Amino acid sequence: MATIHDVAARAGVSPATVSRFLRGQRVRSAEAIRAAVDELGFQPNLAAQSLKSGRTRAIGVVVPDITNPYFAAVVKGMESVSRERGYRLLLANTDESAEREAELLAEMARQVDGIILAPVTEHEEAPLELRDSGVPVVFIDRDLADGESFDAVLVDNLEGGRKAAEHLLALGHTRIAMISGGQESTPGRYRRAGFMEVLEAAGIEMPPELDLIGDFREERAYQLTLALLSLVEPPTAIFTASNLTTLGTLKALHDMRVDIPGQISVIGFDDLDTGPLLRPALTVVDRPMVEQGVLAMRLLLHRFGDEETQDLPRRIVLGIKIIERASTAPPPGPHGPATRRTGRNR
Amino acid sequence: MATIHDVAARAGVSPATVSRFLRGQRVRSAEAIRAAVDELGFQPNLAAQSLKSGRTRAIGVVVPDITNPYFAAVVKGMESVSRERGYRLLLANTDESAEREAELLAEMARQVDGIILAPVTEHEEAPLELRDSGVPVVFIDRDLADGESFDAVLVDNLEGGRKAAEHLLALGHTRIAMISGGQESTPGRYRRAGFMEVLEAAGIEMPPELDLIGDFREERAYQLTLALLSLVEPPTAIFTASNLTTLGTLKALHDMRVDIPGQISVIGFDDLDTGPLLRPALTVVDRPMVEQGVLAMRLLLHRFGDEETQDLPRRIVLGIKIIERASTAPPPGPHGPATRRTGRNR
DNA sequence: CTGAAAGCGCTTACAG
DNA sequence: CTGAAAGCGCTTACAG
Repeated sequence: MATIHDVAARAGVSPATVSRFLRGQRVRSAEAIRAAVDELGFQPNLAAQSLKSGRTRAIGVVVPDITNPYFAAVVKGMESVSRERGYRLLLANTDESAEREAELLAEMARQVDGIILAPVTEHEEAPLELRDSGVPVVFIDRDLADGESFDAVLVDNLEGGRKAAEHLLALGHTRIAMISGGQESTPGRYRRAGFMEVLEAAGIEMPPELDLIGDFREERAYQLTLALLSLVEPPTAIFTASNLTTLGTLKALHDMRVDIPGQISVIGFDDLDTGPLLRPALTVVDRPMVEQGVLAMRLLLHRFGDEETQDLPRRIVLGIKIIERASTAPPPGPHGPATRRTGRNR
Repeated sequence: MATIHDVAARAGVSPATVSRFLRGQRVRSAEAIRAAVDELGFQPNLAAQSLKSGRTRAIGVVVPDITNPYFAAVVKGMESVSRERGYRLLLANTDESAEREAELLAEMARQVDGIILAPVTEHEEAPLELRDSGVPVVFIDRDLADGESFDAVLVDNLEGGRKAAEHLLALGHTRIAMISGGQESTPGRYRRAGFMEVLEAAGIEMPPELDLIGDFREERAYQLTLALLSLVEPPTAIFTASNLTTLGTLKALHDMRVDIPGQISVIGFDDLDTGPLLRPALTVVDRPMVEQGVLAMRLLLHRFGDEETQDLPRRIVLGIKIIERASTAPPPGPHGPATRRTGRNR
């Protein structure tokens, strides 16, 4: 591998001059150096650059599960921005383990210029230590309990929960269940809080047997849905608080041959690839995904002064919308499914 | 940040001794050094280590699209192995662009100890140059035209194509379409070749209007499916050669109100999260995903001597199986859908 | 087992 | 604008 010394020798200048040329400074022998670089196929040694400069040009990205389509999309957005700006992306998966997350962050602190993190819970020490060590951190999707002091890209989970509740109320449901995500995470709490808020304002209280706390995973949602079905009086609608939760619930309803939305309406949080293909097509609360990743990376680079964008807010909260498809409908009447159902369930 | 010198001073030894201790050699002052490391929270500077050793302890992973559930799963497998072994994972996305891929590989060659690559086409120069530069490369999912000389983890695409054809033949189909992936990629070619081979052996020729070449993406599959439907004599079965292809075809059939499998049977390649939830549930050719990633990473580390595993073959080809669900059934008879249909399409 | 020293490939104040 | 020199934080033959 050619070094800067080889280039210097060939171009008849000193290594310092080559270095200056490479950093974009004006030098007299620019042409000769350019030629030498090309002929030798010179590429700077990143380890040497980073040892000298103290900067790694690498960004750590820590997510709970890259196979979750939401995080895959977010990472895609991050990758496109980081590559464009000449940063490398170090990917790490925590498998929803706070312990692994803490280890990863401690390791990464020395190896990257900044970190984008979707924390497992909102009660964590690791990110605080990170901040103390001076590594910029941007949160995505999830926040810390005292999150106000960190940069973050989030969606309006509270509003998402509210809209789901409003949608079900408008259809006439009163016996409504929710399968929430873990309450120690921001999306888990806020989606539930928004949902409850609207129900309560409408004078509907959600009894404990309908207010179920899951973990954002499919298996638990499956089990909880079976529990809902075994109630003396099952709900007429379920709000599932994440894409995997929705899958678990749909599988349970499917296995138990429950008619959606004839017997039970379902509204999910996060669209699925196959959302429009399901029968009935799935009604969901939808949010930007790739865009969140793009913004998070830009926010982080902004901290380094590598992003020209002026006045990016330190916390970005994106809007959320409902996609009404066919899995929600008015509740069944006393003598069976509401007649409106057939019309909606094409 | 504490350096090895700080630790040495505190422990009353030389930096060389600290370095030896950290590398696992026996030293007299082990206890004092351990204490100093803990007290100072010392972590070695990777840039310095890598500058000195010439090794980066980083692996480059280059995939066409991280939001494709197949690649997300593969990357998850890779990440778990690399973290376990103390390697960092650098993720890059090519967006199916051979040009971007070439750039990425050239950059990475200097920055990583090895690369795992899902190449965009089988006719590429970049990986060959990589090999010349001495960086170990392992292919995953896709191969080069002269691939025999590279390590690789693949699935038996030929067999996958064959099994899909056998399944459709066994159901009685004779007018059968396939929407292939790009023929410049190994999976695109082999899946098609296996499929055609079995049809031909059965005396069925696939006319050009049923032998459609897509690009593994959803949009093109959607358009090609519409074309199939506009034929004077549409097929009674379609084999879609990838997960996204399947989505495009299902959406087209759905939009055109085609009854699956009453009018047309569909068998896909790669299962979908929602495969069992679709109505009808989707019949697919299924293959290991996370496991492919795990094996690819182990294969690569093996090249470094970092993986104890003995005798890992240089090329691993994993088996493939069919998951029979409800989207395939016998073709409709002259007077409408086959009667068997109702029974299968629960 | 241990330490002094050289060197990995860059960058950058310093002096010219 | 340019070059000589020091130094980023490690590792490792070399000598003891």
